[in-house]
Amino acid sequence: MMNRNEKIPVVAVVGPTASGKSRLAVELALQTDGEVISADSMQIYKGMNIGTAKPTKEEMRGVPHHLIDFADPSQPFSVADYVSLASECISEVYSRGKLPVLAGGTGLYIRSLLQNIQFIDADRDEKLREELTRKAEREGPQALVAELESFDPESAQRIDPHNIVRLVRAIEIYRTSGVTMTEQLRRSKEAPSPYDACMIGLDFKDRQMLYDRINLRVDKMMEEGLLQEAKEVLSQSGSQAALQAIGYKELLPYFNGEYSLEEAVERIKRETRRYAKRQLTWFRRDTDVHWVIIDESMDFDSVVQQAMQIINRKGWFHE
RNA sequence: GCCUCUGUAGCUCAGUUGGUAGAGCAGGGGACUGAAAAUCCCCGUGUCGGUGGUUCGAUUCCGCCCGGAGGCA
Repeated sequence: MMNRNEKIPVVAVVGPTASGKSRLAVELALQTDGEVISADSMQIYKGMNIGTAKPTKEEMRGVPHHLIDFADPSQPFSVADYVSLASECISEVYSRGKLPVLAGGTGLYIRSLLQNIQFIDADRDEKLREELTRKAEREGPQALVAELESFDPESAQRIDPHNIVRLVRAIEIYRTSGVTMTEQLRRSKEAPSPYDACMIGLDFKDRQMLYDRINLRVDKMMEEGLLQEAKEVLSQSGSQAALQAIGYKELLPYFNGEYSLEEAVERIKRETRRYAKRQLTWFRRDTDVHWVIIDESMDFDSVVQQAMQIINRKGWFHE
């Protein structure tokens, strides 16, 4: 493989959930002598297999997969952790002469990794988060805006005044590190990216096509035993990840007798549809994504063909 | 066959004492730097079932017709 500009070549397959990213990534890896590196914030967790649509051994078709199935659902995990692990992983794969093929739907992870965002030392502070969240509940989020304004007016201006999670984080980063969010943002962009990325986006001509696939996949997950899996994961103490993950968090109220299984399944489908829409919003913003738009007449092979054409334009494999 | 109720946004429904209408859900768009499958913001014109009539003006009142629900035979 060529490396004419000293940057590491990386293929990145992005798109909404259920669009066929994993399958395409495996096929591309097979054709380019690559290995798959996941960029999915939920497939990292052990025990959450069916609900996160984690690729099975058969689906991997012998291609090595990285950053899947290694974290404990009760342990906190952050973008910073991801970028650190993934960049190390890419270097390692590349040093063995293999092409790194990123595949995943977590836009924040992909962007942070490919833009080589630098994170300063400012870890989460559970106690502070709780305290600030309580304050927002008691006095309203304006109280947090006011507090933030006292040391970082720029962030106070930028962050939506209703978005408590972001306000809390902006305050937390300053309180734990002494660096304001605004300053962190500036510093995060200082290191140039070591990657030459080829981003391939998957989308559908008709939105309904995507939604049909999502609805179908949720039904299939139920057949494959999502109920049992969710029961197990949710019973583990402090399974933070499952409480946030679609397919698990909607089943909890069902287990508690708050609504029917049918209702739970409908909610999983609806939340997945909304999530897919948010993913599209994220990737549409990235101008360097090359889209493959799938319609009824296209089979998997033609999707692969188009993707390969996009990769070949990079000129990585010449000479 | 007769009587009663009903037909308003994709769905469930509200409403206009006659001046062409609005909620929830679904859906669409956007933001995103350490929770990200999380979190947050914005977006409601539809032959008010059809057709005649009364009226300056009808989705609203009246007649007929066509759907739907219930009741009596």
